[in-house]
Amino acid sequence: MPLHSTITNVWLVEDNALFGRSVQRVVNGLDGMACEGGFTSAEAAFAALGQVPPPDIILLDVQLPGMNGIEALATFRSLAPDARVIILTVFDDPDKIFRAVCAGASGYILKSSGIEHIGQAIKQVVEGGAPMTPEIAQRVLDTFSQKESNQISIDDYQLTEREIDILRLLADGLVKKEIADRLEISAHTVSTHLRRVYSKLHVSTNTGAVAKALRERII
Amino acid sequence: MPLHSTITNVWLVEDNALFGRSVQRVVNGLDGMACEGGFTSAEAAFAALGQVPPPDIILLDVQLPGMNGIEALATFRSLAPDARVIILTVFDDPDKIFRAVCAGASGYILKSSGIEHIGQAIKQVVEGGAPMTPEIAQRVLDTFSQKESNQISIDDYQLTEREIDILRLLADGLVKKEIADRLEISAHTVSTHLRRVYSKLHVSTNTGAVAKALRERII
DNA sequence: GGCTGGATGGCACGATCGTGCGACGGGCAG
DNA sequence: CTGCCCGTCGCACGATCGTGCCATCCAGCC
Repeated sequence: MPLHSTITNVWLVEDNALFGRSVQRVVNGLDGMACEGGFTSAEAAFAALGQVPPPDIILLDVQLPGMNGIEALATFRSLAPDARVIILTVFDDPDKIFRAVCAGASGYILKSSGIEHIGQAIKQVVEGGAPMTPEIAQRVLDTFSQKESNQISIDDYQLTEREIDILRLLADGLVKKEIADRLEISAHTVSTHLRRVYSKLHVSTNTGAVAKALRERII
Repeated sequence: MPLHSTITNVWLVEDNALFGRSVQRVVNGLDGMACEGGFTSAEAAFAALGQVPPPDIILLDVQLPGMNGIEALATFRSLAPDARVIILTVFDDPDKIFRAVCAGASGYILKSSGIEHIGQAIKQVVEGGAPMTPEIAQRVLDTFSQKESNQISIDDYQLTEREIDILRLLADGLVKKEIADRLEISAHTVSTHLRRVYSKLHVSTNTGAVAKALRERII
């Protein structure tokens, strides 16, 4: 989606000065990114949040003096709700990372995976992704699938599959053009499908359709 | 982790014969893997499951003649519960893939990401991982973190009363002008409130705001 | 063969929306 | 007194949407 700013402002919270400087150098060398904050503790970053504009991305080490990274995550989330946090760690501890991710991390990078992957991960997060290794993904999925969420999906309105596809994407906040791109069809076609959805749901705006669909759990 | 067999038996369900043969060649060229089943429809694979030993891994195309890959997933899961399914698709449609993953897929590969990644993904799945792109991971996390823990939503976005009023009317299908009339204020004022709602909910359309509000039960 | 429904694509128009830029008064905390 | 938040109102611009009316293609059904 649209990047409200031309420069992605990255902060780094990392107590190892040597590694920290390397990361800063790498980030500053990337197109459209600037590492404007370097901190050696979570507390220092909290203090800074009250005084300067919040960053877009926070690279957060797990092992920190004082409050550790995972504890700090929740605080960052409330102090800078728009900032997305990427966990930075030396340990490939699925359980720890899993909890971090559940606490609101947008991804994580293993230090051992190489500094050059940091830029890639940041880009993925900026674009709405959540970079993580397959092991973490599996952990998340396991916990996820334990809570069976059976959809009731009452097919009373007789929407076609395609219409439901599009309605779903609409409810995800996409606009028609984006839906068209995603489904690799013309925006006109999306319009055609939507007008039928409107007619079947007896609404006349996309907002009304999404509201009705969500309330009646047909998507 | 489970090394009950020396050879990982892979099946491929893919209607594009050309691509299918390429994949089979690649898989058969990998150490400890054999592609012993190639099918051009889910139904054909179901039939085979009654006659030969089930595979360890099923590479499953989404776009298939007859039953599509996502529908087929559930059937595979009951016919061959030990087989792990990797979705194979040309489309990077997070929403669809997300539902596939929820339906029991162990991972997915974009065809566009290159045939050479298939072996890597299979290995990750055999080792208990769940390869997926950052976008899918994010979708999973979003849904996950909604169910987990938080019902703090109401306080968390810090919408003012007036903003909630307007959000509610929006979800009832009213357009801005109608909301303005109902509340006896100017349409400009409605716009001002809404732009703050968008910012607080991190969306950029009224549809996105309503969807988020309904899903997180803040209205 | 003909018919129907679903999915696709197109054009044009006015209506509606999102957003950047303001403004003002009232209330409340420091 | 001085901020700061909230609610109110305004304008202008481009982006997006809803809709009337159109066409083509394909699969399934009678």
